Amino acid sequence: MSVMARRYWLMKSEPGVFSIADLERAKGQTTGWEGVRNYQARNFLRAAQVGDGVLFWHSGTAQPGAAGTAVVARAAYPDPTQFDPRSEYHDPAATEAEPRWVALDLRFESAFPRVVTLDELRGAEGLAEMIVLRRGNRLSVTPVSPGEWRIVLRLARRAPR
DNA sequence: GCCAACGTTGGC
DNA sequence: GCCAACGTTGGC
Repeated sequence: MSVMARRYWLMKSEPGVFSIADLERAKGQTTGWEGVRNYQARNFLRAAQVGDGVLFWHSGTAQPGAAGTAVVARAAYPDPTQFDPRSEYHDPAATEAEPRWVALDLRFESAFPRVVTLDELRGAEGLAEMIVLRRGNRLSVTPVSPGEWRIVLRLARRAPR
C-alpha cells in the first residue's frame, strides 16, 4: 500500500479581509476557504488532500508575502456560497445537483514571526519556478514544490535582511 | 470559433 | 490611483 506524499499549496488572502491572525483566532483555528471562482484555482483545490501544507499568502497589502502556514483539514466539498443568492459569490448557474465551485477547510499551523516578502523571495535561490513570483500571476491557489516549501520556511525563521 | 470589450487581480 | 496581465463574455 502506498501513502500519497504530502503536497504543498499557496493560497492568497487579503489580510484586511482575512489574515493569518484571523485564522489563528478562528473557532477551532479552522476556516472554510470559500469564494474561489477561477477554474484553474478550483482544480488545485480539488487536488488538495487532508494534511497537505498551505503557505498562507497576504496579497493586496503594502508588504505582500508569506505570512504563515496552514493545513488542509477537510478536502474539497461544494462551496455553499455558490447556492446563496445573497452571497457575493453566488453563481446562478450552479445547482446542488451540479455544483461548479468547491471549498475546503484550513486549519492554522503557524504564523511567521515576520512576513517573508515577495521582494525577498524574488532574491532567494531555488525559487525561480515559484508560480506566485511569476509576472502577471493572479491565481489565488497554486501548487508549491517541496523544495520551495522548505526554502520559504527556512527564510521565515531567519531575521529580515 | 474568433476576438474585442470588459472586469478583476494585485503589485507598484 | 495606475496599469499590466489575463480570464470571461458575447456578438458575429
